[in-house]
Amino acid sequence: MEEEQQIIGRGTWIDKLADELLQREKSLGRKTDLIRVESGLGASGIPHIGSLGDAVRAYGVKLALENFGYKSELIAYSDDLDGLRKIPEGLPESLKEHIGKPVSFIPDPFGCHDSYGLHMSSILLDGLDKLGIKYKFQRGVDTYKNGLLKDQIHTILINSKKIGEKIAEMVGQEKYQEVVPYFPVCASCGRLYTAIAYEYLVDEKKIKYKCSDTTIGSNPLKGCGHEGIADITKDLGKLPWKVEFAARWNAFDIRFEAYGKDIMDSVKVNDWVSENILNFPAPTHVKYEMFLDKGGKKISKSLGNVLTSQTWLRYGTPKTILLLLYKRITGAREVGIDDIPALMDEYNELENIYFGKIKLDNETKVVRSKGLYEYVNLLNPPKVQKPYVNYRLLIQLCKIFRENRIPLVTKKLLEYGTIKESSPDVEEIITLAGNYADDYDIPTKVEIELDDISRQVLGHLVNILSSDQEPTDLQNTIYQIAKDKGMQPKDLFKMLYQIILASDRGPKIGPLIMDIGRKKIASSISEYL
RNA sequence: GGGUUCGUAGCUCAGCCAGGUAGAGUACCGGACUUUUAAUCCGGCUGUCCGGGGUCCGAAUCCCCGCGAACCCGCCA
Repeated sequence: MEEEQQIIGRGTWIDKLADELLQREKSLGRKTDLIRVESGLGASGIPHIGSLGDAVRAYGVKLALENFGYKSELIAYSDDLDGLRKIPEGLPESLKEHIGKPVSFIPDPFGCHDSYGLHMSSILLDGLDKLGIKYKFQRGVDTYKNGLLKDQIHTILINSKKIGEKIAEMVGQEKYQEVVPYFPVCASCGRLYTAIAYEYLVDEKKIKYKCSDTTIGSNPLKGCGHEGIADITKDLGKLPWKVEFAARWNAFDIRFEAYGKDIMDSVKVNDWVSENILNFPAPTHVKYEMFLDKGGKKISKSLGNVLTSQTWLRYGTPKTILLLLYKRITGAREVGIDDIPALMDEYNELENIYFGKIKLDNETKVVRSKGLYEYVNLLNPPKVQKPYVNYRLLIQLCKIFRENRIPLVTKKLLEYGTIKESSPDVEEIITLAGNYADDYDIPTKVEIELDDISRQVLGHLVNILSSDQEPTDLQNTIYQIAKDKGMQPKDLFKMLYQIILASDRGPKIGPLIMDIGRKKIASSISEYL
């Protein structure tokens, strides 16, 4: 092997991918004055954090291309002309009457956007905005309304027989041997999928269809019986996914698109259509695994309890999402809120490497860690390091201090010498860790059995704590009152920790009680008496 | 039926995608401190890197064959 390892760009998989893309474009001899990358975003259900991955990673490739000196642009394409196929869990049953209609023509059940589709894509775009991802938003509805794909649609339709056979051969789906690959929106009832296209009038560029009964998944969907003719250059209707990507790639001159393995077959077919029917070399691809929830099941866009970026950002910074998505692309991954503490601390570690606070003996690792840090900062890393406090430590402190949290936790951090002074950055992390502590480390009131002696001891303690006089040596006092009544101090301490922290263990009890407030503790104890 | 991913310390996992001394947290053991529980600090222990073969000076990492687990596709988009 070579003496020195060849490092491409900033040493991450993103650079390697961008390099491969450039090599390919060169060998194809295509113009590279503007390299467009695309990411798709579904608009049929609530977008989960994995849906951001498609756009975030494509944006990473765009950054890498720019880093290599090329102009690049990310198109975020919303599939909002797709029909609603089933009601996502947790959404109102009233949506049932809209099944089959394009999501852009269904009213927003939440009432805050112009349509169902726009509501869903807005959640995703909002997430991207919060991460600082820049993109050009392109709606499927506008694409078709404006006839941007009309040439590709025409070419695909006149080759529909050949395509239908190829699809059957490649992925075993036989329907396009019978059906023309175009879904008109029924002019009468406004539904896709029921309007079955059966003939393409080549000279007029029109599709003849009949709105008939069909099934979506296992659910039957009634057609209205309308017979119509749709103009592919302006009437509403769309290509099925098996050929639509290819049309888009060609029309928008897309050179890169990542995809999840669930649409692997569609991409395979589209690559073929792109190259062989549209005569447009398919974009460079990268395939990624789906994000799974902690049970190992796919996070489905159409299920309830979706882990959205908005939920994530309650507990973690935007950087943790970027880190999650940029650290690697391979591998099936289970992801959940409980990954946030590790990601918070991992980001800090990268920052320490970047600023030279941590030395690594492996030079390649240093370069790659710095590169990852730069991508997580969207190639615009800060000039100075922000103060940081270990997230897990903060969770512990936030569990103890639930009221008046920020000043009390800050005070403790100053005492520990963890920070030199309070700052908005530290306060932000305290808030995030506090949310985590409140939502995921919920103290359950422990049932404690108290015997007579325990009651006496605790009663005595309540009196001391409620007194206006500040106890001098609380730690010792507690120890003494237990001993006086013949109770094991050990048992008393355990009891107190259970009452205060819902735990068998905890920090030194005297200072802890003083920090939280002795009268507050007194009333907590009283509840058990 | 087709495909993808995963398998590393008792446990949870990182490291693998660009080969170079096998790691972290936790658990456990010991010590310091503590009139006490704990926290904290210091030190220590733990490996068939799923099995087998190949490439290589060198493999947890790359390739092939198995075994086990999970997921995706095989409606539709």
